[in-house]
Amino acid sequence: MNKQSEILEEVFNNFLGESRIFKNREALRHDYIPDYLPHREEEIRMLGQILGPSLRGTLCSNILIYGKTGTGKTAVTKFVLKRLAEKADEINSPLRVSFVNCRLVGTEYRVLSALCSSIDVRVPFTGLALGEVFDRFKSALDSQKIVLVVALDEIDALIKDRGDILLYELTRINENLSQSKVSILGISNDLRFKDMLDPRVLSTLSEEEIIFKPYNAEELQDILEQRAKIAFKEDVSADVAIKLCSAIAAAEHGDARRALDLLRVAAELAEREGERTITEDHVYRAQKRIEHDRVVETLKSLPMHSKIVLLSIFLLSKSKAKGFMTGDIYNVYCELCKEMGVNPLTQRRVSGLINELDVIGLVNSRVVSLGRYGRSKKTTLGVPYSVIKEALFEDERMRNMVTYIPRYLNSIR
DNA sequence: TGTCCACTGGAACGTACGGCTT
DNA sequence: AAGCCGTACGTTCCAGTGGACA
Repeated sequence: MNKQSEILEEVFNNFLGESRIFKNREALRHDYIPDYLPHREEEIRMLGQILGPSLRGTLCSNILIYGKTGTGKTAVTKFVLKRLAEKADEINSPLRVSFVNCRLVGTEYRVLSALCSSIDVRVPFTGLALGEVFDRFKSALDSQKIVLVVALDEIDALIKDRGDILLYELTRINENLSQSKVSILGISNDLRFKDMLDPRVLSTLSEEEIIFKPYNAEELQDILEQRAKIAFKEDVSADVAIKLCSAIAAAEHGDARRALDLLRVAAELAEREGERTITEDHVYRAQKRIEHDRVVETLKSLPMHSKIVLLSIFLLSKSKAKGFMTGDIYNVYCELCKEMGVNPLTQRRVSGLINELDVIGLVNSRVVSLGRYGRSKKTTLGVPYSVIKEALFEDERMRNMVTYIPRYLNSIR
């Protein structure tokens, strides 16, 4: 066996052999729901109290839950709903719960069809009018004589692109039901969500409100310690890493999800190196790694024109100028399109694409006024140059253009 | 003080698609 | 088969605008 085979042999054995670090890797994923949620006793009690009446078959108040990402909204809700369903089973109460993540599911239609399937109504993926699906939902519901608790996670995604028709209909559904009842529990991490809502919907929806505060560093540390106990083997030392992860996440938004991700990736790095101690260095590297992966992933899934727009901004960044106007970007974009044999989109559309890139954080753009010289968006790259370069290289068509020098650059000084 | 640039961003509309109902 | 439906992605049109400059 030669040297290289030996190396590989060792690497593979590291994976095959029992992990030196993990006992239960799942416990560090953010969708894992432990039996105990530290520092959320109050929220759990409140939610339980509000939902309680549904066990007796009475209608309970609709609830709106707020809080930033990683404050435990989803975990607490799932936790309480699970117990609620178990309790209902135990006492034979006609209670059903349904949990839908509106952003993941995507559209109003699919949210509704998810609700249908939760009460065993099968509807086609597409093709039906919304109203038709809603009618089926209603009549099935009424014939089943149940209390349905509907949790709509990331409810803001439903009204982002205007039209809260579904929410409006849902909040009035009880008026049309004689045998069954529906309670709605909305979860949002957008605090401005309320302003976007139709006032009639808002008043019905927010009969009760629960606000989830961000965790502070100590609370995050408790959460991580609890998860670490489940996830790591006894002889693994992670105290230093846990402290650092909590501090980093607390400084950002008190986001537990972020803290857990950091710890998990740091632990994986340590594991790969065959260590039993997770160090601060592992955490710092994890931080870089997560950011890097995020960029590469989002960039990879971008549609072609968005990539070309990003490439234009990338190429412009090569010239020393800081911040580019939409006009500049559009000119380079058109040049690239011509070079690649693609039909360019309109400037209006490209302007919209830049906004989308801004939202996902790949670029930063803000509207500025140059007085005499008009008013436009000033855009810069939002992530390191090298990361963009690497990610663009993954796309065959972009690869050849990464080194391209736009002629347009000569015309602007 | 008013003008006027270079856009922004809302709104309405067009087209294509997959897939239903009748 | 015809007629709808929701969704995604674009285009066209256009009123609106912050502030440097004449």
